[in-house]
Amino acid sequence: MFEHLDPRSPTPLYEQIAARLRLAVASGELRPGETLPSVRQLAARLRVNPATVVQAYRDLEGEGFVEMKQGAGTFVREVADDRRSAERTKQAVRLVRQLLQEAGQLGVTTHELTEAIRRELGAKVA
Amino acid sequence: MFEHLDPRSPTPLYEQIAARLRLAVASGELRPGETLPSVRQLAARLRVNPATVVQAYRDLEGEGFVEMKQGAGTFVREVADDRRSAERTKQAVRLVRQLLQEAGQLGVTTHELTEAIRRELGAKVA
DNA sequence: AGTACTGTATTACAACAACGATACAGTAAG
DNA sequence: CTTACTGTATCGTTGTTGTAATACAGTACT
Repeated sequence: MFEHLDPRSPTPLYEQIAARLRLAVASGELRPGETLPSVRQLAARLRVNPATVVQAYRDLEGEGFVEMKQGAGTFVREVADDRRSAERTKQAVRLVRQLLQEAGQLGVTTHELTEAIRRELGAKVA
Repeated sequence: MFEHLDPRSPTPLYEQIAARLRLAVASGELRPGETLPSVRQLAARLRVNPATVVQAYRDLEGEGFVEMKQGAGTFVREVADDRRSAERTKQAVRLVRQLLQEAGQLGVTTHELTEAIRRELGAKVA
């Protein structure tokens, strides 16, 4: 599950770890209630310091994906499907707003943007 | 033109400067051939170190917006309108791809994304 | 209780980014 | 050629971030 971790990537290790886990949780690959590997286990497997794994886990906790319980472990959060979906919608809106802001700073018009979206997403937008 | 520079913003000074100038060039507010304020002039006006302005100008140069000529000044690049437009299209595509990648990492589906786009952009996408 | 596991907190260190200071080098006009 | 302007290069300081080392504290199971 964690074969490819690149220490020389510009994106930090803890973020690489978090991204992988986040997707696993969001997609249901990791089911609610399931325990994640302990920070030490995962750290050993990735040949990385435990603190680095902790940072990844803490991020995920902040985002509501997991819950860390001292002495027990780190668990995938039990959340209703609709709340999970609502969260994804919220993220989507955030991403789109960010896109619009960056486009504005570059002088890219919304028309050029929608054109690009259409091209990249196929026929899904008109 | 540069009244509002926030030194305590998380976005660095040189980026604030670059963003403002980038928009001015992209929108045509600064015409091709026109000279930008000299690094010292602008630095003095913004109460900032010349090197900071240089960094902003260098970024813009890297993006093809301006050209720095030692001893002469910094000039808005002479580019045909269609090339300018092509450049914006390229940027748009880049932004959209980045959006898709980030969405993928968060487990946000393309459907949720297009919904968000529709909502944020008004009726422009379907 | 004891043991072996969990996460937590603190501290230190290395790398990097932002910003500034200062000296260098090219250009243009008197 | 001199002067007064341009951008360029180099370096140092400061703050932040990523990562690690180490010691601490809670939990679970025997």
